[in-house]
Amino acid sequence: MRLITWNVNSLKARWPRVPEVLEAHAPDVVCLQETKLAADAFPHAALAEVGYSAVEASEGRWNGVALLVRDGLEVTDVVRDLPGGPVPEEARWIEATVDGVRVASVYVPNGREVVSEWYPRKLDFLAAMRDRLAVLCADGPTVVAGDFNVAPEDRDVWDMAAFPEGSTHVTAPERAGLAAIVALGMVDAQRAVLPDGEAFTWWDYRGGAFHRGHGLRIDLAYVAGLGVTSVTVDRTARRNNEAGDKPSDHAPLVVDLAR
DNA sequence: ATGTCACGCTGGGCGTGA
Repeated sequence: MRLITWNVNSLKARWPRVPEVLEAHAPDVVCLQETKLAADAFPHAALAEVGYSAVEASEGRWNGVALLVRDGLEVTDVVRDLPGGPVPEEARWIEATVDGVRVASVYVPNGREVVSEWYPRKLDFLAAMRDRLAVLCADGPTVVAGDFNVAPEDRDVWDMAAFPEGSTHVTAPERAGLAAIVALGMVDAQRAVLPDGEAFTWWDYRGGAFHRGHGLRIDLAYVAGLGVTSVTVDRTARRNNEAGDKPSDHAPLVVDLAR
């Protein structure tokens, strides 16, 4: 199974780039985040034209997650919203069984600042996710992929000095939230095939961050009950294309899994 | 260089979020 996770930063604004990525990689399933669409605006018909169906959890202006599934693969048992999660009004989680694998697309809350009211909610979300994944992993092959808004280790950050005390994405409690997922037996797919070195997936739009290599590894795929054969970051999708269609600030993570 | 995007509301600049 080939799986992609990609925070598109508006599916509507990113539309010309989405079929490009589908054609380039021919994934079986795509976990999207930040679709930023109402359910009735989701581009089901346009996706059908390029051979994909979708299930989505949509909110409107903010957030929004989806699973795109290649035609011919069975999709069952869709669950929208993270059971026990702290922000049920926000569209940050969708899971379904795709071709026999339980797949979840997640958009973890940003957290903003450690001193803000949003930070403890982010930690609560990570804890609820761990509890849900414990249930799913006990049931069969499981993948959770998305924008975790946490860099697992210092080497997943271009410069730790850019994240002084009070900054989110790098704190010990956030990283403990990821470690608790690993403690379930789930594997960080990218690190499984790239033990050393940096492998960023996000670069700020501002300041020429992409060109300067100022990135973070915050788009992650955790896997249980499946082997990982290859993981790549599609940096082409982070660049401007010939038609001038703008990129997301996140690059797609392309993950090949073996049963 | 906090230097960019994308959204809604409104009809183009501001507030919000990342």
